[in-house]
Amino acid sequence: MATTIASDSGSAPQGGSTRERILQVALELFTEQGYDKTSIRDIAEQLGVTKAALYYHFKSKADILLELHLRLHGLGERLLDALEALPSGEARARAWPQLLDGFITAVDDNRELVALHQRNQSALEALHDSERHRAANDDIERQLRRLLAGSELPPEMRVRMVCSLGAVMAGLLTDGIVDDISHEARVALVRTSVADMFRAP
Amino acid sequence: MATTIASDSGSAPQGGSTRERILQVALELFTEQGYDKTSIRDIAEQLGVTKAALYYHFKSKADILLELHLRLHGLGERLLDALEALPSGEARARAWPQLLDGFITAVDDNRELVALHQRNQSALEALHDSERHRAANDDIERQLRRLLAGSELPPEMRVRMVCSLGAVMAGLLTDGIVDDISHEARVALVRTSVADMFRAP
DNA sequence: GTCTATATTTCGATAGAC
DNA sequence: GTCTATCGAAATATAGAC
Repeated sequence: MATTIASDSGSAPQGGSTRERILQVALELFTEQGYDKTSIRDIAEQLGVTKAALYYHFKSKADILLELHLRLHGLGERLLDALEALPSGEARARAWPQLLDGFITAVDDNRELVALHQRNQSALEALHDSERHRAANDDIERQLRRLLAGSELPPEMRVRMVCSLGAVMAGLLTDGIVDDISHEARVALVRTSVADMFRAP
Repeated sequence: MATTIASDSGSAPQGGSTRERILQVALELFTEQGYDKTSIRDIAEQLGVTKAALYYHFKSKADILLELHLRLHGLGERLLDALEALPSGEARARAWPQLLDGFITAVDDNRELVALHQRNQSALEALHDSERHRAANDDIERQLRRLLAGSELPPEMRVRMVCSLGAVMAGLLTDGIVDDISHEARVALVRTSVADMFRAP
């Protein structure tokens, strides 16, 4: 299963089907310039085709964003399933560091998609309100909130959990501050940093 | 100095000058619906005036966003000044938890503005590219990156710093998970959570 | 300062030929 | 599957009266 998108990083990517190349270019431009400031025309020109060609592969601009969104969706679902599988609040609290570790790996493996999400929060929320998306797919964030809020976990633990998620995002996606070490070393440092939030006192 | 904006939370706020009321409504709508999906007309109607009236007070839609951005700008500047005032990398590392504490207070005091920033990252970056903004005001994030990257701080410390900033954002801005305690208690929990990232082993 | 127009542009989307 | 040509909608911004 290929949740990640091959990153040729060329100006006019030739690998894969046209549909896949559209998604690849869209991912780049949506992340760089933002979804709203990227026109269908921008994508088409970067790809060397016309707008009309895009509408053969996708029925709307929002559909392109939706497709990219769904590819990331499985990431959160796996974390949720693992969390939900644990019965009691106590077990959930104990298992969290391990789940977080898997989350770090997943985010790191899908950095481009996560960055797209991070930089286009409002555009993605607008999708949820208008598209059929809600019917079939339960919103991932709402689900996580219900799970954490509904747990018998003490508030102190829930705050730590939320903070740790934000820490992972910042640690893995913020560029320009720790470029003097290898990427693997950086990921490892993120792991230990967030793990320390759940150390015994 | 009023960096925060009075939040009447009414449908048609009457407090303050028209210019201030515009900013207040814009802040709400930009955060709720996103900057790009909020039209000048939306703001005007919510305010009970016409579009043309807005153009008397602001020369463009982007100018409204810019004004809101500048109000948050001072927040990061204060953290930067405090960080820059410390000479050596060692002193900077030791002082970080205290600086972080001030950062938490500042973010909490300006939650609405920070949320606006968080949800409209791409729109704000587009501002930087086009407006005069760059000339007068050095970009706050770039400055922070240079300070941290240029420091003699070890990478392990820099990663922790970046992670802690993300943790604060998530802990203070994510709603729906810890609503069963007072806001003050929640802020206190965020403080201890991130502080634990800088505990001695 | 606020209003009623209106100018101008850009974008998303479609029709139909090839 | 891709093209040319075009439609229609919506948004920003301006002109000028009050």
